[in-house]
Amino acid sequence: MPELPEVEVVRRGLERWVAGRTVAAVEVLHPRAVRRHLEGADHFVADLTGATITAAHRRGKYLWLPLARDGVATGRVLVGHLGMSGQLLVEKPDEPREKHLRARFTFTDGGRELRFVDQRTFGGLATEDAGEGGLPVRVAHIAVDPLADDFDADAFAAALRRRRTEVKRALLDQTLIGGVGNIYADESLWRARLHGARPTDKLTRRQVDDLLEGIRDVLAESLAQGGTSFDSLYVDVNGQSGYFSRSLAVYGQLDRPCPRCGTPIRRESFMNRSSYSCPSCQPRPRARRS
DNA sequence: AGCTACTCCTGTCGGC
DNA sequence: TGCCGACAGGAGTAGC
Repeated sequence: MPELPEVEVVRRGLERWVAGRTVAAVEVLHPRAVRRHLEGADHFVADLTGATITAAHRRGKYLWLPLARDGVATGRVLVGHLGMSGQLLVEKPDEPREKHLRARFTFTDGGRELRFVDQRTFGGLATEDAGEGGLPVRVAHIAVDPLADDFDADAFAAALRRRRTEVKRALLDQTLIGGVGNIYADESLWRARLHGARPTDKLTRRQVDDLLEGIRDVLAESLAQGGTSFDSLYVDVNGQSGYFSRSLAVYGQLDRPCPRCGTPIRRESFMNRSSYSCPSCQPRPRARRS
């Protein structure tokens, strides 16, 4: 559920509240939380106990925290993905346990603990070797996200137009562009006045540039407001919600007027989820001839 | 190889 | 009330 801005908000919280601290103990309360750690929960716990978290990184919707022992990097990293409903919370040890608490980390300084809470258990944690340039292997397939310094707009435009699929599918493909999910895909398509079913190989370079500008703007604006949250599921490490939901033009705005032209926003089913768009600004493409 | 559909979960909401 | 289906911000994977 959380997309790039929401995950970046969490990363900043981890950097501020967790980096530099040494893990005293780890408790895994639900096996699914570490299901992608193939060596098992005990190995996961042993890998982290006594390790110092040195930083907090993000690519797309993945987070990873490098580990050190005795001041020396171990070459291992803690990788996390929030999935649809995951939260990483920094809380006082005496706070009551959340209903969906899946793992908790205490620290040698006796201060606030780190909790992984995840209602739907689509998210997860694992440790692994830091790969090339410190990038974990399980994150390596994720494309550089559009807010990163090394994002290559020309390469993105070329790769997008090489695809033979619909533009919204492409935006949700994390190997093509990192960090965009259902909300920000719809919002950026609206900004670029494109219907999500437009074929990628028919987009002009100008349209791709408009789309990219829409993506960058909407992600940056959302991040500046602390991300989007409709309810208490999407929060920073202190449990606080962002405010960008007030600024959404189309997502979740069925029958409300398009902020640009006033036409009521429509909802369509797409890839088994909802897509919102303006029928006037974003006309559906004619069926592709095969 | 590239693309699509399915699947993993829990909770909430609206209709009957 | 309660039961049932639809839906929720993701992504790995099997299969075509």
